[in-house]
Amino acid sequence: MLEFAVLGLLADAPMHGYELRKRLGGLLGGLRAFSYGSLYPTLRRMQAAGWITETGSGVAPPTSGLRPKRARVVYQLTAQGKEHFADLLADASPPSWADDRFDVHLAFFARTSAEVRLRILQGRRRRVADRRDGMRASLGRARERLDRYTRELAEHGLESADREVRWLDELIAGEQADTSSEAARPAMGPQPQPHHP
Amino acid sequence: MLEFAVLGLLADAPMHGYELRKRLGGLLGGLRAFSYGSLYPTLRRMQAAGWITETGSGVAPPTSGLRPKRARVVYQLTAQGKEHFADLLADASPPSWADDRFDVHLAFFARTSAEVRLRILQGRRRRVADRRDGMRASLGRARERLDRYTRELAEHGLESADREVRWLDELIAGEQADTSSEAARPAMGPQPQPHHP
DNA sequence: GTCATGTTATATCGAAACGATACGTGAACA
DNA sequence: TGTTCACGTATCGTTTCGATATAACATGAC
Repeated sequence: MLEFAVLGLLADAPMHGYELRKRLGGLLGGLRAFSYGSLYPTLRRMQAAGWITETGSGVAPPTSGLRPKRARVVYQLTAQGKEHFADLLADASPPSWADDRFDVHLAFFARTSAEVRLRILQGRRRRVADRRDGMRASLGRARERLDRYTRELAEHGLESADREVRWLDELIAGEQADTSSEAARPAMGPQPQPHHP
Repeated sequence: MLEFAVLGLLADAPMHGYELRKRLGGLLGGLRAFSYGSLYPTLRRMQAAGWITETGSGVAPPTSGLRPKRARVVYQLTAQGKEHFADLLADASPPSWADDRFDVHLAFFARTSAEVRLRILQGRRRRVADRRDGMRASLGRARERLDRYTRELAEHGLESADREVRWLDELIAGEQADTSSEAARPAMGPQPQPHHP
C-alpha cells in the first residue's frame, strides 16, 4: 500500500523521501503514519522494479555554498511507474476493498474512473456491512456475559462499522447521482444488494 | 500485541491454536483478525520465552477410536507467563496508548487495577485528542483545495477521532464516578487536562 | 455409495510494515 | 555558547500479514 501511495504522490511531482513521508501523513487526514522503516525499503524496492528513478537534480538543499556530504535524493516516476499506477487505479478487485488499501485508493479517487469508483465503493460497503453484521450477531449472543469494558469496546466497534457503512452509502449515492445526471436517466432508489456471490 | 492477547486468553483456560484464533476474532468485537501467519510463530516465541507450554492432554479430538496423525497441541500458561501477563496488565506507560495495544488491554480491563485503568484511559484520550486536533488544523488549512473524496476521507477520519474522544470521556467519567463513590469524595467535574508535558 | 463441500486443525513462506534509533547539517534562540 | 528543533537519509531486529499446503472427518446431494 505504501507503494500505491508513493506512486500517487510522485505522480504529482518529484520528491525526496522526507517530503514523501510528511505528505503521507496528510494523505488520510492523519490516519496511518508510515514510518521511515517502511518508506526507504519501499523506495528501493520500487526503484529495483523500475517504477521510480533517482534524479540528482532537485533544488539544492539550502546550503550556502558547501554541498553536504549526503545530498537529497529526489525520486520521480518512470514510464513503467506511471503505467503501474494506472493499473492500480483501475483495479477494483476484492483486495482493493481491504482496510488498508481502500483509503489509499480513495485518496486518489479523483484520478479514478467513475466506473471503478463505484465498484470499489460497493465492494467496500459489502465488506464492512458483513463485518458489522457479524459483530452485531456475536454481540447479541454474548452481551449478557460480557464485562463492562469488553461490552463498551464491542459496542463502540459496532457503531464505528455502522457509521462507515452509512458514510459509504452517501458516497455511493453521490456517485449514482452523478452517473444518472450524466446519462439523463431517471433517478432510482438504492439497488438491493445481492449478498455473497 | 498478539502476545498480550494470547496470554489473556490462556489465562482463562488452556487452548489450542485454532481455538485461540477464533477467540481472537471476537476479542475486539471483530476488529483486528490476527492470521495464522502471526499466531503460530508467536506461540513458538512465547514457548521459547517460557511463558507457555504444550500439554499433550486436552480433550482428544473427536476421532472415533483412531488417534489422528497430528494431535492437537494444547497450550497453557506457565508461572512466568502469568507473571508476565500481570506485568502487562499493570503497564500504563505511553506505548500502552498505541492504537493496536490499547484495545487489547481494554479487553482485559476487568483484570486491571482501577488506577492503571484510569491512567491508560487518560493517556489514550490525550493521544487521540492530539491526533484529532492535528487533523482539524490541517483540514481547516487545506479544505478549499481538496477534491471531494480526499475531503470526505479527512472529514470522516476527523469525526471518528472525535467520536473516540467522546467515548473515552464517558469511560473516564465512569471510572471517576466509581472511584469517588468508593472514597466517598464529593463529585467533581472533568479536570482540565494539562497539555504536553 | 461416493463425491463435493465445509469445518476443524497445524503449519510455512516471502513480503511488508513497524518502532526505535543513528548520523549529519543547519538555523533559532537563550 | 550551547541546546534544541527542523531537515534529511538510513538501518536494525521484530512483528504481522496474506496466501497457501496438508490432512482428518462430517454432512448432505446425487
